Amino acid sequence: MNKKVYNSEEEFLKDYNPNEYDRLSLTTDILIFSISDGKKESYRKLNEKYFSVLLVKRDDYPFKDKWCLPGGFVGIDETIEQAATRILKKETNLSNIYIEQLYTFSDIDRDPRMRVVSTSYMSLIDKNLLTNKLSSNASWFNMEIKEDDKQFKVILDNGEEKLLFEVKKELREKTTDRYNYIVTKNESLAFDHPLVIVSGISRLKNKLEYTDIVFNMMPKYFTLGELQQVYEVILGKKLLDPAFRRMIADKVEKTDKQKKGEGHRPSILYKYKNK
Amino acid sequence: MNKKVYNSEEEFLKDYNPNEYDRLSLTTDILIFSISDGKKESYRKLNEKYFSVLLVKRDDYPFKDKWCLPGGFVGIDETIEQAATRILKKETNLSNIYIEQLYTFSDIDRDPRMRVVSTSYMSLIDKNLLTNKLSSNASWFNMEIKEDDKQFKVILDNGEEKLLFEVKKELREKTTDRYNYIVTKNESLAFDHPLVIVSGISRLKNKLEYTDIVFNMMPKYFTLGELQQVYEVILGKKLLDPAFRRMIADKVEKTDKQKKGEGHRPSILYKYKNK
DNA sequence: CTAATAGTGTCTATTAGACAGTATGTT
DNA sequence: AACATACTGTCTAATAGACACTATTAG
Repeated sequence: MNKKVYNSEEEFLKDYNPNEYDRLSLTTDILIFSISDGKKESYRKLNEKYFSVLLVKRDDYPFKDKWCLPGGFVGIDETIEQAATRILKKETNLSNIYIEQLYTFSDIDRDPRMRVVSTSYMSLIDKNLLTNKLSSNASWFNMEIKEDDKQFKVILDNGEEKLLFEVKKELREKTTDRYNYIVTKNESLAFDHPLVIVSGISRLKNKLEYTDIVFNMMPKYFTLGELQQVYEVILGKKLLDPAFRRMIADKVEKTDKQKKGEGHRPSILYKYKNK
Repeated sequence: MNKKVYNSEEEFLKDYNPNEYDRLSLTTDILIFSISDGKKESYRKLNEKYFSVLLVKRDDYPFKDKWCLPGGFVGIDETIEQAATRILKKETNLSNIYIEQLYTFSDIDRDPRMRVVSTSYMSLIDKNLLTNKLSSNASWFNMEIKEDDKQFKVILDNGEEKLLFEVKKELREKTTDRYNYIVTKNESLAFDHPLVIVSGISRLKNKLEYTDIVFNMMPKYFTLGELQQVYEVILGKKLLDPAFRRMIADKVEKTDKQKKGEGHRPSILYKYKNK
């Protein structure tokens, strides 16, 4: 190899051939999480809340007619986060939304067309901010999540279709809590998107405990009961009222508003406290 | 646009042109962290321990003569983790090492040659396992880290050169723990590698508290004093002995070995407990 | 004996879990 | 009145922080 000698970075760059190395396609997949309200069972009872995710139906190959996360190619002139934000805006017409990088998936055969690496993002939105209708191929799916130390079982339900998938957890090493995720059942989701979904669920569950991240999905005013419901539906377990209220106490601020007319004692509306 | 209609995924794939979309180069940068022993100040005192990182000196443009993390292009036929593992093996001749994906950096101009996206990994090694000499352009740098809620100040020292950089932390949004990191001072490190280093430091500090990750950097046998030193040097603060010992108690196992001849009471050697 | 680290006992303050109770609206 | 949720008081168990003490070695 006869290597040319350069005397400055400018000189080197002028000569540089970008095709010297393999290039590949980079996409981003975005998890859009939110909270949905269920139906009221009786005039007295609370609305059930659901933890839900936005999926779109593919109308092209590959994975034609399967559901997948909104996503797309990362342009040569945008960062991955800009691409994710652009796609989020396209789907929801929302800007200024909480978005966080999750993980970059790079299995060789994750896309049957060619080598595609995908960086996934998680975003959290308050559904009340949605004004436009969803595009015709998009739909919110409520998630029923069963997680133990061996696996995830997730049922996605948009009212018309129920999608089920299972992901096995294999401990990677004894020194940490890291797992290899392996999809063991999946008939309706495209690509490796079950993995993206469970990664997002794990990240969110985790962050609920030590951040204020939940408020990205809450409306401006909410009752502590509603907030607790949101925690419970994401964590997949019931919480004790006094402990929950102690934990949340310094994150919220009482307002002089109330939620009335529910067939039981009215509840004080709170808002997120801006420290 | 005249779109051809396909009747099966096979048919579609046969026809697919992978050059339809922009393609870019993907690299990986790998943080190799370990613990180094300092000199003994007196026959009585303990060895000081240092938290250190492996850097290599660039001998080509761009960033000729600056220090950077070991890294390289991700081949079209390997996952990013495989690429990182390959580079780690090349630098250290070690296999079967703890390695974890950190973050994917994608700023448009992070590489002056062309658009390059880089996925960073963090690995933790026990330096005692190193047998071969380092390659001539590689060097271990002890890190002196000062972190508060506004910034990181890091001094890297390999005994010959001292490199200093500073990274400002800007809270991204009030609802989380997430920061935008901005390099405010850096003369000696290439690319955006100061960002990778502080991301790794943060991740590690965090995981020290709730995982057994530290043992990836420990030798087979160690004293609790040494283990505490390692925690202290990574966390950048002193810990109270009884609290530390309570915290660590069920992660370690006493052996019948001792460390003697140190000018003070001998210390029992422990090993990591395999639950 | 001295310097230095090894290792433990224990008090206290804080936090988390559990349960039971009171409060207040709608029908 | 009955129901359903809102909200609080308090006991107990577990954990974390702090300090002081004892133990043991080489020189």
